[in-house]
Amino acid sequence: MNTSKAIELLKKKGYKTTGKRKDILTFFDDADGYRTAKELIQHLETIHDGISFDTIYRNLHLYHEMGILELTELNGEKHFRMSCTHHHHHHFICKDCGKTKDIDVCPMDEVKKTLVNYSIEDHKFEIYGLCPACQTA
Amino acid sequence: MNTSKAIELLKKKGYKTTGKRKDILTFFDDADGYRTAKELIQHLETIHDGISFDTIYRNLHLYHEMGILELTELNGEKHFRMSCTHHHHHHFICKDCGKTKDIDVCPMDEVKKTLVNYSIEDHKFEIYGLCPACQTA
DNA sequence: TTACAAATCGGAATGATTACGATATGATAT
DNA sequence: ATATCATATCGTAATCATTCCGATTTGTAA
Repeated sequence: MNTSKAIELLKKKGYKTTGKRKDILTFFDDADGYRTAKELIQHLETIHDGISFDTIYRNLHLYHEMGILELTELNGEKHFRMSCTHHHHHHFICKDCGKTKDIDVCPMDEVKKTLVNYSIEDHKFEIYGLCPACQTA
Repeated sequence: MNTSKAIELLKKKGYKTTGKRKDILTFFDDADGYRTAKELIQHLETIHDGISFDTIYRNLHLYHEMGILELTELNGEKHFRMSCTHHHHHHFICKDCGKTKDIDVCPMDEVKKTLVNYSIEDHKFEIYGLCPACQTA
């Protein structure tokens, strides 16, 4: 997913493509990893006079529901990143910079065999640590 | 992990074994799944006149740091359960009742090969859905 | 360019968690 | 048993992320 695809999607679904909405998308497009609502607010405040919590959180939810953003909870805070729309995979997440590395291994096929009477709605497989760049820093 | 082992551990480390601490342990011992601070408070209020947030959260942190409790974040809330001290494994977690089922599959050995210059500190593999009992309810 | 639904604003409310000074209480030595 | 004292708890206020709401503004379609 990227900014222009997301804007197409907004238009197709009848949502308005406002300046703020575009700015939020380019923020995540540039981010290349997980970012918090707070980081987004700090960024938007540098280019807009006033920005409401309402605008931030409403659009984060909208984007998440539309599949534009992925969500994970770390340290009591929600973190968002641009959705990976190609093949199914998971992430290594750097605790310092939030950047991610794709992990192509997914054991769900094997796991499903052991959960015959369970209804599976979702799963999460994440690896946490420091990326090479943040280790030397 | 269970209540009596945890109490031993507390004594060995020089922590006091108070009534509240024991009650918290038996709550999780009986719970057989993930529980929130709120659920713990509600339980403790039925057997004690007044219970402070401070006591709840301080002990939850202590138990987590000591390896007595495991922690996961769901829906903006921290959830705790008795640690599984036997072999390494992961969990299916029921969204309704919080009960868990062990998942013995762990793909970390394979994953580590693809993260040669990364320092891995932790990983999470969880499956969410409804357990058989909660599906029929 | 007008009209109107949708989006945003500003700020108050909520819910989980943390912080803190005052008080109470296990554990140890007497 | 009792006194001592560090540790634990209390009660409540503060903090932090997030949600909510009435009033105002702004894309968009006609």
